[in-house]
Amino acid sequence: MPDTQSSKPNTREAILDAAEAVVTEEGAGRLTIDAVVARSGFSKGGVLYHFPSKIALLEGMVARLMGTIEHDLEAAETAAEQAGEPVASHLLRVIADKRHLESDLPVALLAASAEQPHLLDPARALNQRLWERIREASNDPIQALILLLVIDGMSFNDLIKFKQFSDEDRAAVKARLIAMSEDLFQ
Amino acid sequence: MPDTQSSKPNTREAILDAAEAVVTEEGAGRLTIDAVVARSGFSKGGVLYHFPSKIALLEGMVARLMGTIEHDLEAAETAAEQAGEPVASHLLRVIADKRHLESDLPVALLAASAEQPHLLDPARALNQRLWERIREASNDPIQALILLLVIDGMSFNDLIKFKQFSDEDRAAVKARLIAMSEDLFQ
DNA sequence: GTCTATATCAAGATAGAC
DNA sequence: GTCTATCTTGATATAGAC
Repeated sequence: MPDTQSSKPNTREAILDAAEAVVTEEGAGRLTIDAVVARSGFSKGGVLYHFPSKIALLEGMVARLMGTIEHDLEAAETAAEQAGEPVASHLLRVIADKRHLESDLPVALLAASAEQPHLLDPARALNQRLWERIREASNDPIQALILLLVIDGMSFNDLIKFKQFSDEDRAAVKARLIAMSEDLFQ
Repeated sequence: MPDTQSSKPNTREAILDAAEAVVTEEGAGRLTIDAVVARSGFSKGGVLYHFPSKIALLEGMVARLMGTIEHDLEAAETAAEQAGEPVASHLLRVIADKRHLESDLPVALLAASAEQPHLLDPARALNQRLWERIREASNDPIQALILLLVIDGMSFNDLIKFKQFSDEDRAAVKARLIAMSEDLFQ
């Protein structure tokens, strides 16, 4: 997505900021264009100029979230290379990082995707690419997959507050995962 | 929930059937009272007599889904006892069973829970109870938790069509899980 | 690019007859 | 318990001025 309209891209960002604020502070169900308008300070017309529909707004939110995650992954990659450590385990660490899941933003996007299944396609693509990379870097693809699935299971449970984990459980699982990943990437 | 209004409980069920049909055939986003009205053949007033609000309807759907899952779990329990086998591994098998996740119903309820967080509480409670049981029956709680998390990860991915698994991957993971659960319940 | 004003509409919900 | 008819609201989107 080339941001060729370089005049004032900050309005777009401000609108996305407002949208995220609405979601995280008022809940996923309150994400309406009116709410974004109220919070951004812009008018309805102004908001709809940048995002002609609610779907466009949601797509913008997904795109920006994917961008930040991708950025983190690239940072982890260069860090791993500079440290001379296996890239895949650094990527795993980013995936396991709860930071991106701590807001209600992913929940909102998940909910919206029930109506607009295509909405999560960029996330699916990123996820798939990542999986391929880790799989190929491992010498035991099934073990790697299981590792990823444990992280997915934990993340999803956190996301929708399904299973509640104690800190002890978290730490113990993490330790077990590290043990499982020994010699997985060489 | 005592069904003391024994005159004609079938209308309720018919409405729930219609609601599920709407969700599975038209998608989660199309679940509106009007759609349920159209599909059930009842009038709006009739539907709203049984479920005074959309939330009430969703709660009814959750309750019924939990009921069927609970029923499956009890069946697995008695089957395990009669076969003299560990109950926990039979329960695990029910959890891993994709049957309940194959429709779009859980996706719809998940989406709705973004607006009504309490909606999934019965599911959370069932899930939690189940986890406690399996954990207590195991001689390695963390290993048991990891097992559950792999299943969760797989289920959630299937649910929202995130990672796509080949049949080979599925079979391989399953085999690995069975290996992991050896000697876990005695 | 941003604004105000307005059109449109779908959905949830109510009232009261039968 | 089920129906028809109607009310109300809140949200998406458009039109056109500035």
